[in-house]
Amino acid sequence: MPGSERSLRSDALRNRIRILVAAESVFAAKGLDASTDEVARLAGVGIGTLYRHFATKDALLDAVFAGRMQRLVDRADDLARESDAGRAFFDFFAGLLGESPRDRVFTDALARAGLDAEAAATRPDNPLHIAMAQLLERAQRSGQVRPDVSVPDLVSSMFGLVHAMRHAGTATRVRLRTLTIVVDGLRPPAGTQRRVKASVPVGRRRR
Amino acid sequence: MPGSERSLRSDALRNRIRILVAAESVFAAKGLDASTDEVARLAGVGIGTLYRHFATKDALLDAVFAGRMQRLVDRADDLARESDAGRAFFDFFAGLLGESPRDRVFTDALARAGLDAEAAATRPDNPLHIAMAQLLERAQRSGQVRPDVSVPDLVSSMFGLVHAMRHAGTATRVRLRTLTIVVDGLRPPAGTQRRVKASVPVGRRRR
Amino acid sequence: MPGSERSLRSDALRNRIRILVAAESVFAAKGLDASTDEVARLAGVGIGTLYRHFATKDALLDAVFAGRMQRLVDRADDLARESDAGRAFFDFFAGLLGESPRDRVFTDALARAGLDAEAAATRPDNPLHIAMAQLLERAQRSGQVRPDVSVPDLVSSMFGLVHAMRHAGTATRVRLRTLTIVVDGLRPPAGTQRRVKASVPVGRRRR
Amino acid sequence: MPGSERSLRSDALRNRIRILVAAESVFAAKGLDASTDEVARLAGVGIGTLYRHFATKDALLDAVFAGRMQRLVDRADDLARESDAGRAFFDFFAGLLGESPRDRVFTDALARAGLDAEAAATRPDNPLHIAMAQLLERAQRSGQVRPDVSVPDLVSSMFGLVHAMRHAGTATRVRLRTLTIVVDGLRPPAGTQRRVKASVPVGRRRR
DNA sequence: GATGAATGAGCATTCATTCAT
DNA sequence: TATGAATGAATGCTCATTCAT
Repeated sequence: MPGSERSLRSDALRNRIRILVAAESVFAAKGLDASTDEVARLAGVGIGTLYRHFATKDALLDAVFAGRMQRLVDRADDLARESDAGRAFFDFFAGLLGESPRDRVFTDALARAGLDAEAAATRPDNPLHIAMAQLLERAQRSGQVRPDVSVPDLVSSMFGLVHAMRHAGTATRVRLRTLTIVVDGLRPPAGTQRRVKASVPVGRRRR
Repeated sequence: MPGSERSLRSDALRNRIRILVAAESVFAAKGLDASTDEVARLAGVGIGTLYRHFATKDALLDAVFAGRMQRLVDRADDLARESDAGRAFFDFFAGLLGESPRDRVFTDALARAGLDAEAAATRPDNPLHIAMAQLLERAQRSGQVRPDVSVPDLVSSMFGLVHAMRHAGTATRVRLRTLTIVVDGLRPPAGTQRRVKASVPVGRRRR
Repeated sequence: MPGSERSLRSDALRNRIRILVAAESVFAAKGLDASTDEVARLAGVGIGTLYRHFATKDALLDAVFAGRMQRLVDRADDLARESDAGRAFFDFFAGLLGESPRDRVFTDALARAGLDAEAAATRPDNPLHIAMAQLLERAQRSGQVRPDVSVPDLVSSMFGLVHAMRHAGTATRVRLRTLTIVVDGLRPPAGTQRRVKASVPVGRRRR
Repeated sequence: MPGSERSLRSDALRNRIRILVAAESVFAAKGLDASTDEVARLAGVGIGTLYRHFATKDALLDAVFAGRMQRLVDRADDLARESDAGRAFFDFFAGLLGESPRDRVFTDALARAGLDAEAAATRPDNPLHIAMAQLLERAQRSGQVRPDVSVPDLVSSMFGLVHAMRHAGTATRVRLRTLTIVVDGLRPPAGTQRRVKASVPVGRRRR
């Protein structure tokens, strides 16, 4: 049962969350060079409190990034339960449309989450990699995604796409078409399309 | 006689160029946070001289970016003279493969060169826009590029692609496949492909 | 019944002692700049508890110093019971050889324990002063220590000697010879030596 | 000839000296923990200027220490030219009487100048060591200093003596007697004194 | 009494920019 | 015009001390 001793911790937890929320907002708006002071101010805590929770500005950034990545992984996992493998796969990419209207956190998170191609080779146990691998394999087996792409290619494309979204700003048309280009590029080339599809009984449920 | 005054000017010009070259090198190697002092040191001039030529670090960055963009525009213009419109178009994209293995100047240049989608709408006279428009139109008329993409879409894709290249690092396979995805995504969808191609004799006009 | 109240007190006392022990250890190892947090951690108490017992870091240091001084006074008192007055006196100094191979508490304790020459003049009731006075007087009466030194001179010499020991580090030879220099300097000058010795039967009084 | 270009340097040099003087004064008065800001303020320069001249607080301290040590070495070298070897040697020690009425710079300088006993063994080329070696050897040859002391012993004694001076404060009597104790301790033990003296013809000149 | 989370003044250091020479 | 010394606001981080639980 959460007694009196727990309440201290819940206060601390509340502060920790406020700091993380403030950090995401500040870093998104002003870039990663924004000062820790500003984060603390927005969070409504003293700078000492911020540093009690995160030993270093870098540690704070890592936490922010990790949170952002977790949300992405969660989405991938959710979509992995979708019956239509192709739809799940492309929905994942389409979701990026809404992710980053203007901020830098998401892109920098990807850049620092140990997701670069070299890290992918040495550390294939990254949660996002695993989640994307699942989406990719199923979609490839269903014949809706070209068979020659690997997870690192996907991550690289996603990374680029997210940056493109940032560049496109609020121009919805541009955002949409840029997504379309990548998505179509991921489809099997004409002539090879749907070769395997029939052999994989999917699509039992429609969401 | 133009002697002494001219020589001063040419000295100044030489310094300006040395500063720009040094700046590109330093910012590429160490990111945009590299100090102006370091740029001046590498250029072999005093920091005061740097600030005489560029009132602000930002002004220096803009100049560096502009130079980088100009090279890109030059390449686009060169390719515009190529007879095969599709080949010219895709070569332009393929050229990005080699552009930025590691440096940040190019990506940041694109990000700051007034090329974002909104700027494109209000300032359609950007040299890169014009150059890319030419490449795009010809390639679309030849049927080798899907007709529904506009220049801003292209710029956005290019921006994403360049970032993806940075993310892929030295993993050649990943770099290549990421490029392939975008390039294939720019091709006309199956069934509509090559419809117009025969009817457009390539390489008719010179700019 | 004294039960609950007594147990609180004994708990508090135990904590106080644990803090003092931890403080001596931490400050000796890392210097007086070591943080109070580290002391509390080593003592196994919360930082709040530390501050309940010692209102200020300075107060804690004073307590640590006082404890260290007390041990020195105890040694002096023990030696005062030795029959050979000269031996007792010089043993006291020789004991400093082993006191502080590396730590700073002892030297800083001496520096802050109100033992400087001016304090000695105004507060001659300092326990260490009293203890050393006894050792000195007896040794002087026995003719083994020059008659012109006073307790403040002795304290000053001791202070210097302890610092010299710290400076000498682990070089045993140097430590030993430095001690010898001071000890020989405290002996009566040649020609005056042993003048009074015979007339004073050592070890007459017990304190 | 010192032209206009040199004048810049002389300004800078003046600032450098002002910083050093201020630093010595501030650190002497408040200990080595005094802030660089305070040094800059006293020197009448901006904090940036201080850091232009000394890359680090530690570098500043080293410079202050080095200056202090140089003065000591100079005195030793001057005394080395004195005809009476014993007088020169003991004058050197007596000079310490005036060196450090209250400040910590001198003692800390000695502590950090690589003069500890271990460093002495590995780096016998320290200027102060060399200077003291000269004083010591001559004094020992003249029979006025006990033959069993080495330079490290001397440095250790000096270190202790300087600390003792700091402890003695303004009590002149105590300062004097503490010096006497060390000086007498450095003299040859009774009976061995002056043995070698006659065989060494010194004392030609009186200064 | 005990706890430890919160506080914020203070510190060393950096760097874009100015200005006297 | 070129130089580089000087400037000081800003930053990441520490730590003695307070106070709600």
